[in-house]
Amino acid sequence: MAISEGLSIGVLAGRTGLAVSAIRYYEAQGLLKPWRNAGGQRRYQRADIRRLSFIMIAQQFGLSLPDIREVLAGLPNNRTPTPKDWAKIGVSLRGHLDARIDTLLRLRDNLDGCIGCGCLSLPKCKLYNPDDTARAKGSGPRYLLGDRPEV
Amino acid sequence: MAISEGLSIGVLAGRTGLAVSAIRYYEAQGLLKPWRNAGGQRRYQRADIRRLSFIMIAQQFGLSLPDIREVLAGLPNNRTPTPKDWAKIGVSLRGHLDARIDTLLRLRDNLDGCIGCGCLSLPKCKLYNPDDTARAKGSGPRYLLGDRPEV
DNA sequence: CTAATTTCTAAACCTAACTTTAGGTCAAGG
DNA sequence: CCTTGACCTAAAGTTAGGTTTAGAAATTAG
Repeated sequence: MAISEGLSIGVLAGRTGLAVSAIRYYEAQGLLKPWRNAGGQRRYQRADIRRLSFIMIAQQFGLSLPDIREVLAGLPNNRTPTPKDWAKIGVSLRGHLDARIDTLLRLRDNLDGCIGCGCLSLPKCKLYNPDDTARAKGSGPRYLLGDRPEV
Repeated sequence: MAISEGLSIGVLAGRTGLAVSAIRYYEAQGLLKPWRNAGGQRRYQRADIRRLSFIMIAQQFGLSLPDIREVLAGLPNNRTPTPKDWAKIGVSLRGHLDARIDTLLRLRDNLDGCIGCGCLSLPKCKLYNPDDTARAKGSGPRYLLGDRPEV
């Protein structure tokens, strides 16, 4: 298979460690846009290996696939991304990561206060959802209330 | 409703901000064990308010319900937990939290290295899954490989 | 006592991120 | 040419953590 013909999905899966089905799924989510060969099979650029690596890293940082699609939109689509392009969106990832770390650090401080008194009384301890976007979404109304002295 | 008769599920929901359906679900997952009144309705102790608060906090820390069930197993089941009992499992929670924070900090350091070179070559940058249990489970084989120089 | 609330169970539905299956097509090796 | 392995699509299944629905029974308010 000559380079100009691109990589098949199986080869791409082998290079990234992803399942073939996952790669097709990412395409369905708009994260990848392979072209098709004469027989209708997907063909990928080598740059897509890096793209998939990026997706895996971003997922570890807690980004959803739609989030990642947005970040990837920062790449040029008329040419193969350069290391500089990747570095640029790496910075954007760093922002997400910093936010998550801050959240957890704040949570830890509050927990330390709670451990001291053993109360777990949330309004008092201020241990309520400090915009942890990973947890906050999806599950209906969940304002955190705790004990109240009476009843 | 006299105190000795316990709290109904609706009252408990009101106190915690959780949906009635969520409380029933937690019971199905073994996180709560209410008794039943003569008519077959669930009745809860006041200590269950604190138990539910704990569950909500632990979820924000990224623990799964099975994880939380394990942590809660550290509470005495023959008597109402004291503040001291809660403080003890709060410490256990702190351990989980520390681990998650460490993971993210390590990830951030690695990312900084990657931003510098723009490579996203995972084996080289060591940006592979450092046992982030929240992400690691569930989704098939996902060892992270990156670019290889050739092909 | 009656009407309005709650609660009950079981089962279906929901989202995210995939995998699996079924049935068929394409490509490569001998 | 033929067989085997890779690939295709569409649809259904999976897990976590719940919510919604339906129909029936219990409880509460007036």
